[in-house]
Amino acid sequence: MARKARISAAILTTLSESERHAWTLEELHERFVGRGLGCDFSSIFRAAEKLVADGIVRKVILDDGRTRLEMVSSHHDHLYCSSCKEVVPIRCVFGPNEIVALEREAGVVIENHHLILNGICRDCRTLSGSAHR
Amino acid sequence: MARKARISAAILTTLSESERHAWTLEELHERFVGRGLGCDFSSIFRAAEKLVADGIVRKVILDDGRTRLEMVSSHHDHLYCSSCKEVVPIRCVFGPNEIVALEREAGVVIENHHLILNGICRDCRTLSGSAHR
DNA sequence: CTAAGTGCAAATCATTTGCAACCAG
DNA sequence: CTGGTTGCAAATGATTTGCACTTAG
Repeated sequence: MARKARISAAILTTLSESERHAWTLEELHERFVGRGLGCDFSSIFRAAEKLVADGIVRKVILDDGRTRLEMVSSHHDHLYCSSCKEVVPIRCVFGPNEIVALEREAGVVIENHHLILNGICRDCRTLSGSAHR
Repeated sequence: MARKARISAAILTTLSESERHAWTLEELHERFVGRGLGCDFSSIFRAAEKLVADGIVRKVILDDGRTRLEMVSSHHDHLYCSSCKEVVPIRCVFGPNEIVALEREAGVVIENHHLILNGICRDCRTLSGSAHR
């Protein structure tokens, strides 16, 4: 590369080291600006596109229709917490067996899947008092 | 009501009687205009909002980020065909048992879920020659 | 008459692109 | 130099809203 890709680096750092699991571009932008790393939204957009193309980062689309980014790692699904609005990774319960069974039943070919859960995350559930089970 | 809601009626007719399962507002608009039922896009938008609020119709957001409408009926999931771009309903394989198990495992509360499948629908698979199983 | 339904135009929100400036190799 | 990276402005695409008009009840 012919110039240090500081924005790409900032995105990767944020995605992999922050408390939040999945970030919208807007959230990333706010964070960077808030931390003095001024940058344009479009630069974040382009850096993100590149990271996605390079297979380092993945786009996630949940029920609010906005695009979020997360690190590509083992496949997992997502819980969108209606209380704190955070996206929490959830172990994927859909193994090859279930996939094949569903393919046969429906007569389709499944290339990939994504289970979106809407509910309350562990933290919010605990805070709300209804406590641990 | 103080006036016949012809657009709402047209939407319901289309959603429940057409070959396609889930419709974007744009697709509905094109269909209506194509059939001489001229109407404004915003009217479709508002009629749709109303139908959703009334619990008659549901919004579905798949990985292309656009909003689609479908009739509210028994819960089911969706396969988005990468070949013909149609949305096909798939029986939900997530029963109460699986939900509860997942809630316990992750310590969360699941209010609802939506499994999005990306792949090839039955028709396209058949057409492509690779045939039935 | 009255309010829901509609059309039209314009605002909004998120995303995407054109283009010139910039800079490490 | 050179090409990847960035900023700025503007285009795009989908969705949403303001407002006036229309019409069934």
